[in-house]
Amino acid sequence: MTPQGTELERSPLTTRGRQTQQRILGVALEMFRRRGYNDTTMREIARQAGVSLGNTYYYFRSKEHLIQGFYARSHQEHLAACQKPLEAESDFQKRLQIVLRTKIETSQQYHRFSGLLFRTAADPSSPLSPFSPESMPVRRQATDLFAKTLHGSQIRSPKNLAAELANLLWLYQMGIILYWIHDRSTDCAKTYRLIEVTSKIVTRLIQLAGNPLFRPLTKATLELMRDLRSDELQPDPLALNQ
Amino acid sequence: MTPQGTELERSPLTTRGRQTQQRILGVALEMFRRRGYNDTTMREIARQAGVSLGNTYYYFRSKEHLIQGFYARSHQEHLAACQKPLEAESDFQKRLQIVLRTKIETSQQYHRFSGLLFRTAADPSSPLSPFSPESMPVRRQATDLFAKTLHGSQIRSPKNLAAELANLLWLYQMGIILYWIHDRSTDCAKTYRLIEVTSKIVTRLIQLAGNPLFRPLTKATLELMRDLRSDELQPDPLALNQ
DNA sequence: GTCTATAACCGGATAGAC
DNA sequence: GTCTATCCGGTTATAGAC
Repeated sequence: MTPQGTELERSPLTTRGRQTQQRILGVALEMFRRRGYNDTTMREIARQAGVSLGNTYYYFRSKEHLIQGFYARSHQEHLAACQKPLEAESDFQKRLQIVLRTKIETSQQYHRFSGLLFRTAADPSSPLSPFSPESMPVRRQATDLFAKTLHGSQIRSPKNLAAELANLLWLYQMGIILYWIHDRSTDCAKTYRLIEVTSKIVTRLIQLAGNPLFRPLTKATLELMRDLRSDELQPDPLALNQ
Repeated sequence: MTPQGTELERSPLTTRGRQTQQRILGVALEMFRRRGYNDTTMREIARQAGVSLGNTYYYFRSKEHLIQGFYARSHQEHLAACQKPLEAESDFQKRLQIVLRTKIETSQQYHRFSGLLFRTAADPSSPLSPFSPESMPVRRQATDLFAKTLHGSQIRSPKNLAAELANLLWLYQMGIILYWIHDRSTDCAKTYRLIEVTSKIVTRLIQLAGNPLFRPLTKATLELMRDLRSDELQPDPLALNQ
C-alpha cells in the first residue's frame, strides 16, 4: 500500500519511513477498535506511536485518511479467510454465503468503527468513498472476488448478465454491510439470517433471469446499468462518484 | 417541530425563543445552501442571526442537529408539490414517477448540502439517521406518502405484500436519493433516467409477485422482512437502527 | 532531499455569569 | 435565554535535524 492509501505526490518513503507509517496505522486502528473513532485523538495516536503530532500528518493527510488503510487491510483478511472454504465448494449459493459470511466475520472486530467508515463512504466528495476513483484498486479487488465466486460454480446466466454480475454482487455485499453496521442483535445474528435468505433469493433471481417472463426485466436492468455508467462526467465504472 | 428536531429535555420555548430558533435555522440552511456545510461556521451563523455563539448552542445541540430541520422542511415541500399531480393520475407507475421526480425536484436546491445529509444518515449512532427512533415521525410521514401512492392506483398485489410495500418503496426512494447525491450529470439527467427505468421495473415486479414462479421468492422476502424487524433490541419498525 | 518537532490557528463545543 | 470566556482537538506552518 502506498502512503495514506491514496497516492501522495511525493517520492516514495524510505524503509524507515514505511516502518513509521505502518506503526502509526497499526496504533490508530487498534485505538479506533478499542475506543471508537471520535474518542481517539491524533495527539494520542502520535504519542502511542512514539512520534510527534506533526509527523503523523506527514504520513497521513488527515485523520480520515487513516481509514483508507483499513479498507485494504480488511480486504486482504477477507480474501485470505475465503480461500480454503471456496476451494471445497462448487454450489453457487453456498459459495456466495461463504464469501459474505467471511466478510462479516473478518470485519467483526471493527464493528463499531465501521459505522464511521460508512459515513465517509456516503459522502460523494470524499476520496475515501468506495465509489471514488481513488478507491478503484480496492473496489476492483473486491469485484474480482465475486467474479471468482461465480466462475468457480456451475451457475449459468445469460451472457449479457454474466458480464455485469460481479459488480452487482459487490453492490449487494455493500447492502449487507450497511445492514450489519446497524445490526445490534447478539452476535449479529440478524445479519447472518439476512445473508442466508438473500443469498437464496439472489441465486434464484440469477437462475430466473433467462426465463421468458423475466427476460424483459433483465434486459431493462442491464441497459440501465450501461446507460448510467457511460457518458458525461462519470469516469467511474460504477457511475456513482462525482 | 420541536427544538432541534429531536426532543430536548427542557421546558418548551417561549414565543420569542421560538422566533430566535427559527431565525437561526433559516440563516443556517440558507448558508449551507450557498456555501456548503463545511464552509459555514457556527460563528458565522450566530453572527448573521444576530445572536452569540453560545446562544445558537442553546437552541441546537450541535451543528449537525441543524440538519434535522432540513428533513422536516424538505418533506413538507415534497408533499405539497405532489398533491395536485397525484390527483390527476391513477396509473401506478406514473404515480410512482411523480412522487420520485418531485422528490428530486424539490431537493435540487440542496443538492450539494445533501451529501452531508447522507453522511450522517449512514452513521448508526447518530440520532439524525433516518433509521433512528428520533427520525420516526418524518419517516412515518414519508411512508404514508407511498401508501397513498399505492392506494390511489389500481395496482394489485398479494395481501401479505401490500402491507409491506410502502416501507419497501420508501427504501427504494432512499436508493434513488443515494444515487442522486452522487449524480453530477447535467441537470441530474441520469437520476431521472434511473427513476424512469426503475419505476417500470418495480411496477413489473409488483405485478409479478403473485405469479406461481415468483411466489416462493415473494414469500421468502416477506418472511425475511418480518424476521429482521421483530425481536430483540430492534424497536424500530424498519429494524435498521441500533 | 528525507524526515521530525514545535508552535500556532481555527472552529466546534462547553461552563458559568448575568 | 443570552452572553463571554475558555477548552479541546483537527489541521497547518515552519524551522531545522539527519
